[in-house]
Amino acid sequence: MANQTQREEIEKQLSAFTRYLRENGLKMTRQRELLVRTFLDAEGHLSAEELFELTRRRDAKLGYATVFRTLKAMVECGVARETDFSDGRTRFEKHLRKPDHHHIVCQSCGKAIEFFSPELEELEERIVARYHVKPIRQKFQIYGICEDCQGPESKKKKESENYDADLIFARDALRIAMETEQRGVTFYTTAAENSTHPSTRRAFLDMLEEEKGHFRHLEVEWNRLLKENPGITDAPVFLHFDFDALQRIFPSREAVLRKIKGNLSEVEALEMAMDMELEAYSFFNEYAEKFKDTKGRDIFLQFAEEEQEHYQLIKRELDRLQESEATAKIPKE
Amino acid sequence: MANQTQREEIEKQLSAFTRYLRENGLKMTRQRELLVRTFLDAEGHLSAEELFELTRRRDAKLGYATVFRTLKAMVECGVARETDFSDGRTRFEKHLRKPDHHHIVCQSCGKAIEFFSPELEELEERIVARYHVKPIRQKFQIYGICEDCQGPESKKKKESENYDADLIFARDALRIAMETEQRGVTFYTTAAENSTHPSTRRAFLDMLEEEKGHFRHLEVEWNRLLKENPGITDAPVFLHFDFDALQRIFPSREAVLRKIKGNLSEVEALEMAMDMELEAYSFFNEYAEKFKDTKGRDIFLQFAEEEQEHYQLIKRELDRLQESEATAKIPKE
DNA sequence: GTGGATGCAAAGCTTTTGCATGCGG
DNA sequence: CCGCATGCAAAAGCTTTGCATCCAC
Repeated sequence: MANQTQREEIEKQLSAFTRYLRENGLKMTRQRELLVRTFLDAEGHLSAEELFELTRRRDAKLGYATVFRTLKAMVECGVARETDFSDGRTRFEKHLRKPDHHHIVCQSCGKAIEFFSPELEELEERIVARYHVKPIRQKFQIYGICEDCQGPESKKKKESENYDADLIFARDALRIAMETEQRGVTFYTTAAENSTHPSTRRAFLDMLEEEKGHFRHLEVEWNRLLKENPGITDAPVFLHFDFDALQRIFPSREAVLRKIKGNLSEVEALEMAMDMELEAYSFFNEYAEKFKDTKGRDIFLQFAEEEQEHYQLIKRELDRLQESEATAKIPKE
Repeated sequence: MANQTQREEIEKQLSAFTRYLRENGLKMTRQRELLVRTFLDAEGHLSAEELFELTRRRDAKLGYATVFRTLKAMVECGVARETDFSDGRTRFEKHLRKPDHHHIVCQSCGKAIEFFSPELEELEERIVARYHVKPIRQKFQIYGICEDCQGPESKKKKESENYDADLIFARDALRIAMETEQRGVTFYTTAAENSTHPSTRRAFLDMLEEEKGHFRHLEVEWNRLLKENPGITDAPVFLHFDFDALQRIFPSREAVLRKIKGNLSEVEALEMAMDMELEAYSFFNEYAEKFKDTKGRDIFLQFAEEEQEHYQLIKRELDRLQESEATAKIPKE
């Protein structure tokens, strides 16, 4: 099943490679195709030598130099990406629709864990701006000892299935979305509990239902994902998310609500909720942009949009309220 | 002037090297001393070849292999640190009391800008914990085009003087401290303005004076630093600081204060200020720990301590208040 | 048929190693 | 004096290049 999309992906990448060759007056050869196919079929981070060995099984006459020359072309056209694990050899990884990611390299077994962190992208942007440097590429590498190598007695996880990067991504994004909605639910529950004005309370309860609805919807998707891909929960986390960021958007406001209890006017309470939704909107919007042109970007943009809809809902409630106040005040018109 | 401390530093590093040799049954030789001295005298990030060339001027018979062997020892005993700018050769830099830092490498001129970012350290800690990896070392490298290389017409800054790393650090830390106090001043000004209870207002005004006093004190230090080291403002920023973190501690609370105006009870207002000071304390305390055993750590620990003193001041005011309320309520005792 | 591609071997790089000799503790 | 250190040269490991031949367009 994943094999099907994988095969499609290979053909797509291969045609990108062919196009690149044509556009540069270069030629497609049997060796080049074999190398690209072998590369895309293989797992992990290959060195030139590894790719040479693998491809040699399919063509015993293949030359070492051809591997290097082809890899160079593959990098240039974006089919492969260079990485460097400081072990004296350059490694190459597939350059799919995955966003720019980073690596944790195990110094014991040499394997690399990939991770993506939008915060790191953001940090890089800030640093680069500060020093007025035009960035080309960046890499963050953590060298250490991976879980499996730390203790041989530690539970050896069986090699988890190789899931599509998109699936892993969807899983991680869903988890983040659910976590966010969960916090929204908690916030509006508290807000409703602490509202003395019946109308504000109503508005908060409405929002609560909204969030709960979203949460249930995400839960359904989550369960579907798990059902269709049992064991996907065991695949390593790819998208590293800073849950503290959510903490800053929701619970700090929740604490404020708790503290001031019924002292908030209806309008002020709605404004606070609006603020929050707007902040959540900006957060996920900016977050999405970190993913450049990957599927992850779309997921988070959609998510941001939902937050904006919440914002609109509250705004409408606020407008309605202010209008009715206005008519109440100036009934002479 | 800086030459004096620099010379002292060299002797200190050299004796560390000698101690390392002795403790491992190795020998100090003329070549090794010459290499270490040359290395410590030189600027920037040297390759083995560059160190070889430099040292060869002082000893024409020096062998290439000795350079590599000595560099290995220097790295092992912590006098030098390996870096890798992906240009095919290993580079070495002095390992002074500077905290672990990262590099922006210019792909045009090859020069490297050093920067330190506690947020990055924190991010690393979180990522490593998430994947259950035992970290050994990490590196974050940004490749790009530096300001000077972007446009030849752009203002070419004359090679700024080489200041001691500690001085640069002090400058950056002072700037952060001043910025923090500045925000404290703004916060307490708003707080005082929006306090209806005269006693709370008094407490906030007292805190305001505290913060102002600190700020003036820092200003004096800042001016002294500038006077003693004219031109130090031109030296590149070393400590990258996230001013958003301050934003999260101060102005968000300020906005809340503004919004709820006089609705806050005396006790609640003081509690909010306490919260804030406590948060600032934790922030700088945790921040300090990122610097391991450098001078920067001490600077920020001291800073955290001051925040804690503020906390104590407010707490005392709160205790006094609650006690007087208690006596007012239960005068039968 | 022609210009780029291939395979082989040789060379280029940085870094390491072997070994006879030198010298520090 | 013992044993590590040095200098030289050779080798090792990864990558690139030169060149005669080959093959894709």
